Amino acid sequence: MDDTPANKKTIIMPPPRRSRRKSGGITLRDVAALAGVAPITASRALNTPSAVSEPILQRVRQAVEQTGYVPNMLAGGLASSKSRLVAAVVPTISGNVFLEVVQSLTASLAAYGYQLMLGQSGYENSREDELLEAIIGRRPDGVVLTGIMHSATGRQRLLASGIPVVETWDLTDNPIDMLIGFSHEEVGQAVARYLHGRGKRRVATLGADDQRARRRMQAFSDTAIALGMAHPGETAVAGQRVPAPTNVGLGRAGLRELLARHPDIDALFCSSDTVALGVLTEAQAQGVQVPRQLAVVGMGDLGFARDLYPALTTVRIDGARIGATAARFIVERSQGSRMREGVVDIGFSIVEREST
Amino acid sequence: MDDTPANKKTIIMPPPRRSRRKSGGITLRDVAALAGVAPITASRALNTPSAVSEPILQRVRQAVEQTGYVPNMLAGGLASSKSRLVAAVVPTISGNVFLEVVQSLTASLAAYGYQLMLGQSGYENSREDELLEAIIGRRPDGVVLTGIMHSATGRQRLLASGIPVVETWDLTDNPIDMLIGFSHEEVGQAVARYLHGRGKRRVATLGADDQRARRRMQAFSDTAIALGMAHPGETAVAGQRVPAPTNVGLGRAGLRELLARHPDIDALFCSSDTVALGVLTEAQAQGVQVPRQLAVVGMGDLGFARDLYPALTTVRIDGARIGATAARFIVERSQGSRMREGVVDIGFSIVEREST
DNA sequence: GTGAAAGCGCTAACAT
DNA sequence: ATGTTAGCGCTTTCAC
Repeated sequence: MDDTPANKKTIIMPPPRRSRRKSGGITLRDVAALAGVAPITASRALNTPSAVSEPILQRVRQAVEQTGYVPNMLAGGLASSKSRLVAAVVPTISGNVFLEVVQSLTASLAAYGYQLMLGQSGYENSREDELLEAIIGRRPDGVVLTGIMHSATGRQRLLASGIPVVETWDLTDNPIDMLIGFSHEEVGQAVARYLHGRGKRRVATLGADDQRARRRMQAFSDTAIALGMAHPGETAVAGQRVPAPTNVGLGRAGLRELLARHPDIDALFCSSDTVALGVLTEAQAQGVQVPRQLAVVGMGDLGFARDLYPALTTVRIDGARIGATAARFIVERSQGSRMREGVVDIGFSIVEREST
Repeated sequence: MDDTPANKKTIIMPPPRRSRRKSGGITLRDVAALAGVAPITASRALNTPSAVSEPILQRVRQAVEQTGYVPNMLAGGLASSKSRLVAAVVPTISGNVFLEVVQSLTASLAAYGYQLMLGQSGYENSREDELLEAIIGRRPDGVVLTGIMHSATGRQRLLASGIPVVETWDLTDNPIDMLIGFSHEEVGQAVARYLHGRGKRRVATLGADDQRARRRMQAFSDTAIALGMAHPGETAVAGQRVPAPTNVGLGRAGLRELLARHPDIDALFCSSDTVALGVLTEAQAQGVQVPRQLAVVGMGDLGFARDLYPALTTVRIDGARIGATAARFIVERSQGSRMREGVVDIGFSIVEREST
């Protein structure tokens, strides 16, 4: 088949190093040579098999097998301006709130043949610009942001880069590009109305000191006041702020403080299920009856919410759908579909369980 | 400075599109032209500033500022064989066990100027080979694996790729490359001895049906039997398996089953804190006193363990240290240090709290 | 259906 | 300290 003397059963092609810069790996060139075709033909056999004749396809595939060739996506991406990489930015991965999104994003992208690059911005937005530069430098085929990008320079850079962007977990009239989220104001209002309907009249909030949580709490408070659920004679709803990201301990401490200041509250809206778990735990430790004395509502419907005792009433956000939809939007966009309609309010639902 | 007519106050260099393939973005070439130097000099100004004179440094930096240039790391990586990308593979990100590692890995890498690519293999290892191919294709500067790579083809591919590998969360005499982990057998033994010391005599296990959890449970059982903690007349320790990844509901159901079959157990070793939370919850729901009637030990020392009621005794694994050490190993390796000693047993500790 | 040529944007190697 | 040259490994473009 070829004229080299040593071709009896060569499993691995020892790449003849001709220049000092070659990294030593097996390249498409080697595969093509082994298959007896031009590199571009080998490339077609791998990327657009339908454009190549059956016999050549076979030979190329066999050559790939024999050599253990793995395409260099850096080179491919550079040549084609398609990296098949998608970057995701979350405030933090611990805290569990964004886990479902990241999980489903990773899985959905993998199904399309894309990979996920993960970045954590922190809640402070300080590292966000820096992170953005690192992301854009990789020329990903898309960027998924948690929350709206508020920094003007960040918007600018993203816009200038031309990379498809999906903002998530919030709504805005002025998205950078695509948007998949829900209204935090509506969540707060809905929970207030729900608790009002359950007969609660002295409500309080316990929430993380981050932007979106504050907006939920504010809307909750406004609605509660409008419905006459604030403390008599007070113009504000009792509330306790804890630093983000939340954890169980902050929930326990938060409830202690809140009860010390307002022993008579009868319902509590927490900014996350994790905080709510802390509240349930502290309530149990103090002998506070839930829901009899105190109704508790969480946020997020994390995996454990349904299995607590009492089972936690919470606001369900379909993180899996956010992730899957974001993946689809980006893949479609990167594969040609120009400017599809990319704004979705995925809404939320209150999952009523035993804690109210 | 140059001879084009329109150079009064140009903020953005409109890239003169000379070929139809140019992606339209600003390149190092544009920056160099604006600064009046050769591309390689601009490259040096950005990557090794100490190798460039002060005035040129200034001009290049200004040109970067003016143009909004963001280096193309695909091109840089291709040219230098340094991608500044590190891939991490975890069974799943939900389940929280590996969160701390991923979190600290992301943060540590970012501090070094590296990014993390995240892949989920599932517990079945079915997608692992496929995932590995996608990873190797990106030519990352390192791969962090959760657990030991058992698939022979996987080992082969990784070895052949020459990419630095860190296996974590386990120990082996035969690592692919570097290793940061602890002994699951020792964990099981230590917990059995600990419970024996607390006077427990009828112990049981409740664990995920994954390889490492099974080994912890097995070692626990063997030690328990040796110490005379199995049920009288039985040769095995009572145990209940649940599918991985674990969750709170599985913990609750697991305890129900276990108590139905062995109502007299006095201590339970769980394969994760999440399962243990389910056990505590179910115990509370059934009125089983913890630790009086039943001592409970978790695994992982997740964030919430210390804040449960009763606070959970558990096995602490320093995930943050695993992540930070893995990041350091890989960065050092990729920056030259040849073959440093890269095997670390980070051990574990039993954190004694109220649940025992 | 297959191939030759010409880059993608950057940096290693070798000057000067 | 700065520049010239020649790729990195792949794909686009244009021919055949």
